[in-house]
Amino acid sequence: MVLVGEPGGTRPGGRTARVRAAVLSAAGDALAESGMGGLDLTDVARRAGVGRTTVYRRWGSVPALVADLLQDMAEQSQPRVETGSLLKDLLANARLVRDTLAHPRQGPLFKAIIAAATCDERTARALNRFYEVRISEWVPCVEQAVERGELPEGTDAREVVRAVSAPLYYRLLASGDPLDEAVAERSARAAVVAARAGVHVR
Amino acid sequence: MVLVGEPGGTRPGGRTARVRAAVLSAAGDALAESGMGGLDLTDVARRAGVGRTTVYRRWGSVPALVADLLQDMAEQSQPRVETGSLLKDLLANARLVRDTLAHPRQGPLFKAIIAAATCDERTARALNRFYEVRISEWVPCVEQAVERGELPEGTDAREVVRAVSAPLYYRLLASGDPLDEAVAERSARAAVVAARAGVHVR
DNA sequence: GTACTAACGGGATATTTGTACCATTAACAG
DNA sequence: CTGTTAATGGTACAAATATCCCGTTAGTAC
Repeated sequence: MVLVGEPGGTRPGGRTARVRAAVLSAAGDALAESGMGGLDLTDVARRAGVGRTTVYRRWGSVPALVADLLQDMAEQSQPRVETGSLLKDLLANARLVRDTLAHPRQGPLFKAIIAAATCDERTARALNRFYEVRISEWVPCVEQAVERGELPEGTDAREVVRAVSAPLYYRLLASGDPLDEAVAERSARAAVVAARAGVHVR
Repeated sequence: MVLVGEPGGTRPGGRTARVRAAVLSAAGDALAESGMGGLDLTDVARRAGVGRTTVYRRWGSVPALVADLLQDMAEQSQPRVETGSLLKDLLANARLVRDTLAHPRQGPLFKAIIAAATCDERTARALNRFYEVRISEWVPCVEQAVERGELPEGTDAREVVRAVSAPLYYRLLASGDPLDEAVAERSARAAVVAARAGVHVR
C-alpha cells in the first residue's frame, strides 16, 4: 500500500495516460461484472493489456483503483436539464439517476463502487466528492424555484436534491425492490411536496 | 466453496450452536472494526476461539458468513412503538434507524453487510429478507393512519416506511453527510407530508 | 454407561495474491 | 537527433489465503 509519488505527475504524456485509461476502463468492466469481491488486479491487468506489476505499483489495491476511477467519473459531468418547473426538473433528475442505477452495467458498477468505499477511507472521500459534484449541479433548479416563490425561503437546496436520489439508492443497495419508472416519479413528487411544506427549511 | 449439507441440521445440539454463535459474534465485531475488506476468516476463527478449519468448512467465504449473520439478526426482532399518531410513529422509526446507523459499532457493521451483499447473490437475498422483515414490522402504523383517515385510501404502506429509511441510508452509504437527529426528523416529516399528498397511492 | 458418528481442531499442503528486482521502452529536454 | 530517466513489464520470490488429511471431541441413541 506504499503510495508512489503520484505517477503521471512528473511525466503525464501519452503512455502513462493511455495505461491509466485502459486500466480504469477494464476495472469498470470487471467491477460491473463481478462486483468488488470477485475482482483481482491480475485480471484487470490482463483485460487492459498491461503488466501486472504496473497495476500493483500504481494503484496497489482494489479500493485505491476505485478511488481513481471515481475521480475520473466525477470529471465527466452530465448536462442538467432546465424546464422552468421544479417538478419537471426533479423528475428529469430522478429519471437520470434511475436510468443509471437500472442500467445493466452502471448499476452493478455503482454497487461495487459504494461497496469499495466502505472498505477504505480514501475511497469514501472520493465517493463523497463525487456526489458533492453531482448534487451541486442540480442545486440551481431548487434555488430558482425558491426565487420563483415555488418553495419557501431558506429551503436547503442540497437536501431537496438528495431527497430525490435517496429512495433510488435505498432500493439499489438495501431493499432490492425493482427500480422502475414509477419509483423515479414518486421520489421526485415526494421531494417537491415535502419541500413545498417547508420540511427542508434550515 | 463446496457447501456441506448445512451443519447443525442433523445434530443441532450444544456445541454446533455454540460455535455458530461465537463465530457470528466475532464476525460482527471484526466487520464493524475493519469492514468487509479487511476481514480474514483466520482472524474471525481466532477471535471466536474456534479452529480455522471449522470456519472455512461451515461458511467458506466472507459473504456466506455475512448471509448467516443476517439471518441471525433478522430473527432478533426489535419492538415497534405505537403512539396513535402517524408522525410520532414514523419519528420513532426514523430515530431508531438513525441511532442504529450512527452507532459506533452498528453503523460500520451495516455498511460492511451491505457491501458484502453486493458481492454475492445469496447474501443479497438475505439482506432483502432482513429489510422485508424490518419494514413489515412498521407497516401497521401506516395502515392504521389510513383507517383513521389520516392518509388517503390505497396508500402503499411499505413505500411510506421505506421513504423514512431511505435518506438515512443514502447518507450512510453515498453522500457521507452527518447522520444527526435533525435528519431523522426531516425524513419522518417528509414521508408523512408526501403520503398525505397521495404520492404513495398505488 | 456404551457405541456411534457428526462436527471440530491442528498441521501439512496447495493455491492464490502481492512484492522486489532489473532489463526495456518511450516521454520530455536541449 | 540524442541523452536522460520516468514508467513499464517480465520473472523470480515472498506472503497470505484456502483446502486436505486425519486424529480427537462431544452430541445423540440405545
